[in-house]
Amino acid sequence: MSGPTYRDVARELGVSTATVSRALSGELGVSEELAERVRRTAEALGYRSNRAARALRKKRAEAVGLVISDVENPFFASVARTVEGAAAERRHAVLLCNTDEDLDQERLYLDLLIEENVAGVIVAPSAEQIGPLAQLREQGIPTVTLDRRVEDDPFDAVLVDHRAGARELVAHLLEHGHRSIAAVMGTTAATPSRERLAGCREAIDAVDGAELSVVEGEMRDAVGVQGTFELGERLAMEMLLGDDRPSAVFCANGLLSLGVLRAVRRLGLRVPDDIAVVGFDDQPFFDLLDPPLSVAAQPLDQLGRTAVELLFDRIAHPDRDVSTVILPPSVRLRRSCGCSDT
Amino acid sequence: MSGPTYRDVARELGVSTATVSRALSGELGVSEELAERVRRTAEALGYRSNRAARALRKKRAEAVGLVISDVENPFFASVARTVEGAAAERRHAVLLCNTDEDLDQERLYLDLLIEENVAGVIVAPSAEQIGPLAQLREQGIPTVTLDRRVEDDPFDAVLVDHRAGARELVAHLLEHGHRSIAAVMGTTAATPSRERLAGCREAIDAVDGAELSVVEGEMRDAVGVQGTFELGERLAMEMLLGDDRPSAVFCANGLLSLGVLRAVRRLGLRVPDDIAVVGFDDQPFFDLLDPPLSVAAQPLDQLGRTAVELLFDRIAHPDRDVSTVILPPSVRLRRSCGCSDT
DNA sequence: CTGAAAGCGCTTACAG
DNA sequence: CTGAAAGCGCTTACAG
Repeated sequence: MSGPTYRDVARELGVSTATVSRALSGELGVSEELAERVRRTAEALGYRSNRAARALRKKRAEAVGLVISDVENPFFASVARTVEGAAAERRHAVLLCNTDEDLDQERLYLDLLIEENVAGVIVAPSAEQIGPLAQLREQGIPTVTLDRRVEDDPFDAVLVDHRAGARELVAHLLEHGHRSIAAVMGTTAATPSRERLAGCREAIDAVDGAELSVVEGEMRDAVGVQGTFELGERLAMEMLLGDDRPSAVFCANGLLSLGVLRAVRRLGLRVPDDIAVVGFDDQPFFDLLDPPLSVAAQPLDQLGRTAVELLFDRIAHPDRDVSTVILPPSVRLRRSCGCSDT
Repeated sequence: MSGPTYRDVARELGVSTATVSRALSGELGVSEELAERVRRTAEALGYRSNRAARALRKKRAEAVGLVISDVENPFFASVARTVEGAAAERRHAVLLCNTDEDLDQERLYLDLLIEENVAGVIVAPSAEQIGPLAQLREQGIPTVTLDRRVEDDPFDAVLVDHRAGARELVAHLLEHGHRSIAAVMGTTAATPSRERLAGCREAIDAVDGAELSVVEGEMRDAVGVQGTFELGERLAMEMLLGDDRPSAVFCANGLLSLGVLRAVRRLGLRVPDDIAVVGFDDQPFFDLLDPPLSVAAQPLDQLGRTAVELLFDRIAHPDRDVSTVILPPSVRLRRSCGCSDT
């Protein structure tokens, strides 16, 4: 059950464990001929390395932490997929952590990751203050922040230009003639909502007579994907049933969009005639909705890939300057905004 | 940077590291009074445990592996969420592994998990033969199989009654009067497709004059979520454009359903009048599709939760008998089958 | 290029 | 109830 170790391989060949270690880790300082014999013998004995032993000795595990709010959210699922794939290419394990945007949970997971001595962490922070993430700096653990910013940019970061995406979407609504627009937001302490709302405001402020009403709900009331849907639906019902119903609505994320659409349907309203709808985030089936949804899509694959690259680059060069990469979202106009299908 | 260890805590109190270990692991054999002082001192010094050291010593890490084909698939995302949450309650890390249903990848990940000395693994096997999973048995690593079966039931398993779900769905189509039904399948070597197809056949065989045509595509041509969509779309186009177009179609999973719906839309066909559609797997927005999709839903939460329970139970009782839990899917009739909305 | 030896931070018989 | 000591399986100065 407990397999062979370096001792066994070394004994078999009459060499030291140091040599076995060097040969197997591909370090130079071992003659190629000997190295080859070591590899062959290890293979023959069915040797498997012991990551705990290595991590203990090197004070660093071959694993990275991925701290997100919820893998069940398709946005994070895509990111997790990419991150995991890129980490696997480097034979690093990925420790999955779902915080639900809760700082206490975030802290617990970071404790765990520090106990595991991870080589690095990729995190979508729950808040913009450094908070529990300060530990990562204190421990000198390479960290990259994903989709969200931390005040004073203490970490490498890959961000999406949320503001531009939202602005573009709302500006488009204004071009369709809408002047009374609502933004359905799930408030969190994280970057995206804040920036997206700011983007809406910018677009509105650029047009005379345009008005923005904001409908906000506490994300902490909304647990999980299902909860966010329902929050969107509830907020939208409220808004659509109120006086001064807006003629168009901006949904702050993909989950909220679905909730809003459900409310619209329950009320028997037609999109885009009775109310136009646009939202942040795309999904592969959003063109199958009734009607196809116009969105600002985040560059999911690039986001995850860049995060991993930044992380491993930081691991290799602990002292290089902090770098921030900002990726543009892409607006995809379908029918829910009032355009005719393309 | 490198924090305090048991040595530091022990020195501070003038006790042995053995005592510190016992006190902090909550083992009995230490007076409550001393234990409390140890805890306080550890806390005061900012002690953090070192999981690599513990894993090396105990020959077992406090982590479990989760081996699935793709987190980006909403089915697995839900499962991953539940599994991670339940593992976190036990302070176990979850190592995420995406195999893409590829046996070579599966093998690589299992190697990694064995190197990590995980306490257990939850796996959705890529094939029904034991294949790479045999290593888990050899290593004595507690394992539970999820959603899929392995020949001869060598592991604890949580399964869904795929056959019953598919049968029920197709039987329902037959009740609506359909006699020519197509099944759109993504062939894999795994349990679900095979069982779902068998379920379709059972329903068809029970009705005179009913015919089933099977449209199959190689899953290996379809990479990822997007690929599966497209496979579904391609297969459906082929089928809908062929002679003898069926009047109803069964889609073997949620991703395929979406692809089929897209093909139907491209062809300008109306659902359910021109063609009725039902599919395996539900998603929170499937009632927002045009038209709302009738499905057999898997009990996602229960699936993940049961898997974790079985796993930890197995860890606690390595020698108990293998147990298999079969969960029923639930059929949800909406409009795509021809029913009127409920 | 190779080896002897120490040590990473824990846990666990063993002894008292 | 508590401690001294060995050892889990690696890596890495250090010496040659």
